[in-house]
Amino acid sequence: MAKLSEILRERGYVHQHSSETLEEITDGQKRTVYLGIDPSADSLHVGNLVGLLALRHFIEDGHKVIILTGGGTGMIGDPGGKSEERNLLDEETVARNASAVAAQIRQVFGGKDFIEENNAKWLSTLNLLEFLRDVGKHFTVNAMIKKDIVRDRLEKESPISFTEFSYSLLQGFDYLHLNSEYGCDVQVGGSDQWSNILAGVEFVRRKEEKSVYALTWPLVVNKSTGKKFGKSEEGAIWLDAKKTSPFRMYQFFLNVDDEAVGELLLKLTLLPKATVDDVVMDHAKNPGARFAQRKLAQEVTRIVHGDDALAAALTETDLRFKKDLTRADKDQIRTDIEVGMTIADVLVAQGYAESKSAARRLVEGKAVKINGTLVDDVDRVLGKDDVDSDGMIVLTAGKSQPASVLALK
RNA sequence: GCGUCGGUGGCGGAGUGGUCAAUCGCACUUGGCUGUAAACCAAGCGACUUCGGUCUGCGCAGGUUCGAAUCCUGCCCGGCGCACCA
Repeated sequence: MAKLSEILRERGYVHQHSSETLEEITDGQKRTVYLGIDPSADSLHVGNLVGLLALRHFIEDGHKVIILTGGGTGMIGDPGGKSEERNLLDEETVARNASAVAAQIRQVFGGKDFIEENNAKWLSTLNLLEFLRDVGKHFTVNAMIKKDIVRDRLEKESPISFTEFSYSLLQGFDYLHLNSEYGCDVQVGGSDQWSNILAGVEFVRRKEEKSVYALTWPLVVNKSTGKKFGKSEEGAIWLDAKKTSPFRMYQFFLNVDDEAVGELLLKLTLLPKATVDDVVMDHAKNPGARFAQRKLAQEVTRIVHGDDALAAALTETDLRFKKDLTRADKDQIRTDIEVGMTIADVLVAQGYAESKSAARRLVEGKAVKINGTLVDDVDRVLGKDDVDSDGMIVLTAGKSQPASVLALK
């Protein structure tokens, strides 16, 4: 079996590590690795998958993994990447989010065992004086204000509260706690977490005189827009099927550009490197077939939602973009609508437009078709005359949006 | 506490009494080209509308005015300087 260091490197999971060599962390003794997850939402999004899949390789190599939900720190907020002070979350929300997120991680880890922790457990009972004495003493403000994320805020004269400023101390304290409790000796994260993680490493070393490690992966960035991966036109692609349907997730990956698809296959799927290479080569022969994107979309949807949901997403993709739907096809995906709705109403009801004004714009932009014929009047009421020979109305609004099949009640 | 500068749409950032639903850039949506790509070109981008308009909007609340994002008062929030305290 390939060494973990090789796997991580060839898949692009390695950005920085605190040890001289990556091998020191990955290939020697079995480690206990921790990843902190921010519970600010009740679901992870596809951007979180990079780290989770990297960790899955650790698990499969025999290392232990701790997922630390930032129940305590989540109530505070990390200043990283945010130009504004964050809203604080209440305890109940954090707890609810944490349990939803843990369930998603279990799924992505494919049933492999890991330790779940929540730093609210030890942070919420922390005594201020003890904290200042035992933790605060080991951090210098001199070093803290040099951190990019802090310096930016200072330079832009954008406020940063003491609370946010203290974030890395708490993260360091977490590391110390997990080290003594579980012997945790590696902390991983996205490259934006590097300085926080490193602060923890140094803290544990000073405090306990123990060597612990830091390892980060590169953030996945959309090369054409320079934006963090995982955001789409309508916001994040969530792992929660209720927030983002498996169908939509599948569509999202199907639409990934050629530039990015190879990288994503390595980082977001478990396909062996050799297989990915083959897929990318096949794809290059005929990029129009979107072979690599199909593979990517399938693999990711399967990892997150399972085989059944993937099959359903494939069926739905097939039907909702198909040119000539059969009667049976239409029956499968049809939605019944009330008689008397205008086209604008239906566009809003089916989620193509957020408001009637938006629906109007779609129609004015020549985006809306009924049974393949361009619609020119939003206010028209849909009626018997719009029905095709199967008694259905096939509605499309924008070519990258799936079609809807409507039946009058 | 005193002084001073500032708070505008998802973000950045103009505007400083009427022509402002608010220049511009980014993001986003749609159309064209294509491969359900990218790049590029074009249009759109508060809501409602009988398509004439109407309503809501520039930190919050009042006021002045025929008319306010723009002026005044109070409040809230933030930056900077000074003072105070340690």
